Amino acid sequence: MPRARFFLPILRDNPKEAEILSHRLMLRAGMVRQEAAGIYSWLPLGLRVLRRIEAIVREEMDRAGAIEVLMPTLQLADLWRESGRYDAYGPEMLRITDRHKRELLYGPTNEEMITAIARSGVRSYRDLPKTLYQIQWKFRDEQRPRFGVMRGREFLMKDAYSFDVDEAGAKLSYNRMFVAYLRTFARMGLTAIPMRAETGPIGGDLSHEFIVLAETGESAVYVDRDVLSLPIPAEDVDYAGDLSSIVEQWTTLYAATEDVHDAARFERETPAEKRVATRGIEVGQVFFFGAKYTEPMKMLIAGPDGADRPAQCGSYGIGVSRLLGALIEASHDEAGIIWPKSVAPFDAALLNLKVGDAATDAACFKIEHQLTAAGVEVLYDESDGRPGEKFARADLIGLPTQIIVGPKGLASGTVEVKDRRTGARETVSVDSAIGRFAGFTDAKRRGLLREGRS
RNA sequence: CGGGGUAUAGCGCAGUCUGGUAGCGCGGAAGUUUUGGGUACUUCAGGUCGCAGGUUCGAAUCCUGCUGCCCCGACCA
Repeated sequence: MPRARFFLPILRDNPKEAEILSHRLMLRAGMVRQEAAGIYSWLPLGLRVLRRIEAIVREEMDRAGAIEVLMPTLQLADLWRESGRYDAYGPEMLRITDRHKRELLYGPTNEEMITAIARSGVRSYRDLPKTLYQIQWKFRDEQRPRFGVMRGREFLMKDAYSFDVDEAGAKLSYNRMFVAYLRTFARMGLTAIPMRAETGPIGGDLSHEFIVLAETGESAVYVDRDVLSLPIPAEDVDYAGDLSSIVEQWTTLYAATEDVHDAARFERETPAEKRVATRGIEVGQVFFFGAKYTEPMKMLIAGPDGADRPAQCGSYGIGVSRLLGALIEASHDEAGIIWPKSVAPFDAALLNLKVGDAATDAACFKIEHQLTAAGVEVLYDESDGRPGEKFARADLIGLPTQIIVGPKGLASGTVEVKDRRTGARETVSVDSAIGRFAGFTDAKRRGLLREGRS
């Protein structure tokens, strides 16, 4: 993609409203544009990352056996009256009236609607378990949105809901989502740690928040250092099998947010040299809540004994748009963003240092066309500017690989390949620069681009 | 929702106190120059000064009301 054809409104200066680093970088790199407090347009570069994150989330949900649906953003108030939440939810819920004076709301979450959907299609224990999910925009009218997409009012969320006959089954569904989350975040190059979370009135131990460690996180967290190096379940993990050992492994060592932090217990269970106190960004949560909605909404399941009982449910969220911010917080340097290969908006930046020079133009043309034909997504900077600007821009938007082509190198038949993460530069032939992407597309398609876990 | 700010060109700002018809830097366009880490210079374009009302011969500037946005706190995927 020639940069001139793309839409990439890069800002040279920091916008004043952007306080935290990820927000500044997103605005500077032309990824988003604020339209109102906590509401953003997604510009092409940001949208590409959003789509790649979605793709990973979708693949891992599907792998774990969840089934995708898509529910509307607008919901009828009456649906929420069934569960009693219409009046309970408060001013965070955006309420709308249509021309017929019908009361609607912009969904902040979808337990009611998914329960209504499941209720209409599931009658017997034979139909369960089922886990349904969607990736859809939500709206929560936060009193004070901030931190860019990390805490917007409108945000893209993956929300999954499991339905089981009994609590034992629900625990299995919970574990499947738990394991899928470990894989999902790891594939994005993130170390997201499941931490004990408040379970509210339901109680029990079946709620975890997945937290990415970052100094700029919203909440203080306390973890055992050893959690950071626990193994991620492999691609061929058996979701039909017993996953409890994996969950146990990840939930035994101490890891808690400030809300539930128990300092005495932390000191008792974790040796001083392994205690890490830092801050974190919540990127996902898994939660078992039993019959909280199925009971009032009468989603009753006939069991093997013929008796009806409410389905046992859990919900599982991932803040998809928030992940953009979390990824940048976790992976950047002074020059800009450093995208993990798995979510980068383009796979490589091609920098033509001297537009108009016949040899340079020809080499760039060849590289762009051969890589594009091989399925490697290339952003080609063929602008008529100084090399310094191109380097600065390429570093800012953070594509994993830069292919730098100029007359000096071409005089000896070489170009430079720079790794954005390590900064390592190699001088190689044009063909070799192209050749090093052999197998890349296949790895990308299969979701095998893993590096940069931070 | 309490408290505090702010609104002037695409972005960042000055001008407001003391009323006289808007300016700087960056960015953009044209050109000269330069050419491997944001080159220098010249010229040009670009603004209903957030909105509404008021005071005045005259309002970015003074007064009143409203709105947007930002920051701190409480709240939150």
